[in-house]
Amino acid sequence: MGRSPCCDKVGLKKGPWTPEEDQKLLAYIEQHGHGSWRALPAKAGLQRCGKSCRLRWINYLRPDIKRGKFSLQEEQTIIQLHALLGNRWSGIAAHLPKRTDNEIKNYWNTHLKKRLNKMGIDPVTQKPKTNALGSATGNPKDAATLSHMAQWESARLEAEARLVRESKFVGSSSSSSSSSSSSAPQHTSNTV
DNA sequence: AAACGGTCCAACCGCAAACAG
DNA sequence: ACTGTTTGCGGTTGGACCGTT
Repeated sequence: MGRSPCCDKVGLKKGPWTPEEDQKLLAYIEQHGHGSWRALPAKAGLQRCGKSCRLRWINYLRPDIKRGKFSLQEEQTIIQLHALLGNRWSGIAAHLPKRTDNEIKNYWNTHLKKRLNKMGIDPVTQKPKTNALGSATGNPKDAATLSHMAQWESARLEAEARLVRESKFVGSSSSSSSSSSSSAPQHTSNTV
């Protein structure tokens, strides 16, 4: 199998992109589309590997990207979908069309994970950590946590139902194989 | 004003799935 | 059916920036 040489090739640039490089990449894609990412750098006159170009385009240059702070709505969506999909960032990003998976991943790791931790919720399972459940402490914070949990749980179920509906739709429109129709095209099954 | 520590984000790395011959 | 190549994804890291001491 061998991995593609990609960035191992000598002479290829790494690190932050310059405005000139951005310009070249943008201009090329606007004119020709990205086509084969592997062939793109040479055609566009860039000393980068295709992988790097693809990443730069997807995460930064694409015109339909919304940058800046996440809204409350977006935040909630991410939390709900993360409960459903786990670390399937691309899947989550598919429900936030103007956000990239990288951005969502960063936001989760830097903001949401910590926040859930603070609230006594395990960010991985999104279930209350043991001592949060055993709120024998009588701490009002725990009550708040539980109430949040209830909210999330219902939101989670709702999102799950929606996903199932959507994937059925996708499955039926793209044909036959009913066994696989309940899963997303690339990421199989909702492993929760 | 400088040093230090923490936070955030862009970009890289390596793996696995998908695709093509 | 098999093998090699390309693409896409998730995890991780480096460094710039910002707040605190």
